[in-house]
Amino acid sequence: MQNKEMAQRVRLFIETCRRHQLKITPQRVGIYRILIQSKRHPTADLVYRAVKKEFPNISFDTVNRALSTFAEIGVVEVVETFGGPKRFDPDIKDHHHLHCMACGRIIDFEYEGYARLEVPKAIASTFKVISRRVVLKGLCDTCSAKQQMF
Amino acid sequence: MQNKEMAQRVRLFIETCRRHQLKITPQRVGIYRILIQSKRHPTADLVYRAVKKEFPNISFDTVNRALSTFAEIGVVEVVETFGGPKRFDPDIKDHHHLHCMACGRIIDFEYEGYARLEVPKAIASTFKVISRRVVLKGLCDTCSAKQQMF
DNA sequence: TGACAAATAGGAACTAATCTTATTTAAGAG
DNA sequence: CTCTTAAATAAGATTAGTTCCTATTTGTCA
Ligand SMILES: [Mn+2]
Ligand SMILES: [Mn+2]
Ligand SMILES: [Zn+2]
Ligand SMILES: [Zn+2]
Repeated sequence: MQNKEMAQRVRLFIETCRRHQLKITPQRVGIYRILIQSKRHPTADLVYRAVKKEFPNISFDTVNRALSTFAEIGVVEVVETFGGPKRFDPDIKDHHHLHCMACGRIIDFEYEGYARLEVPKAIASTFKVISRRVVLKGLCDTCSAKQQMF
Repeated sequence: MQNKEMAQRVRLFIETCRRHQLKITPQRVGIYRILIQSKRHPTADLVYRAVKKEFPNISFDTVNRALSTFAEIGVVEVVETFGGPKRFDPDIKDHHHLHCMACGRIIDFEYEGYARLEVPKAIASTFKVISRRVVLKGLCDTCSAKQQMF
């Protein structure tokens, strides 16, 4: 990510925190900066270990609570998983996910074909849809290559 | 569910167990019967509590291990969640899910409009897709009614 | 600069999932 | 039907993930 884009996202993040009367602490900013540089939908523990390099005394709880708070105010998202620890996504734009069932990677993709994933009328009338996503399960390139070998 | 359909599904389940050289134990059959009667994508603990009525000595571990085994041989599915305990789905036919963010309900729906949720070419060439699902997040009727009150 | 509510660090507590081991049992052979 | 054996079970211990508790620190605003 460009330095410039990064700064811009952090600025927006700080703005959103203020709107929600959240204090701008160095820990929160550090955590957010780590997260927006991540590409793998990391767990709280992974974020913790990364941010610990910059803040050696930070506690796991601070990281985990910050991530939950960020999800509440909508600057990050908790991603769908099939068990295991929660995973976080700094990309809150509409996009879709591939889940590799062998290595657990979650790969982003966008596709105009799904652009207006319409909600069936029968459902739209009883369920208030807030977000929509296509979740594909399967095997990533590396993992399906490994399987071929046997 | 009709008694007849139930019996048919259990028969199929037993057949699949045999194909995988799994022993047909009363516990496994009991667990499977409970699960196919469930409509709420239950957790292992919920299945445990229900099956305990029929098998008072059954252990949680037996239930949990059985459910994992069932998922491995493909007679049930682990459902996508946003944290919390694993939840299981006895319906392995293609279908989609609504997740209520307030009460946690997961509601099934089918929609021909998604029937051929095509996989973008760029992805199909690097990722081997095994299953596809639309996941909608939002509020169910009861929960959005509750919100209106404030 | 001072007051105060909010946030943090550190550890305890809790919940979910998995592992260990002694005992029981399903299933196939005879 | 009986015997043998590997697989499955029950019960409890252990581990992993998350949340809670409390004393201390810190960001914010007057
Ligand atoms: Mn993503
Ligand atoms: Mn379902
Ligand atoms: Zn993979
Ligand atoms: Zn609801």
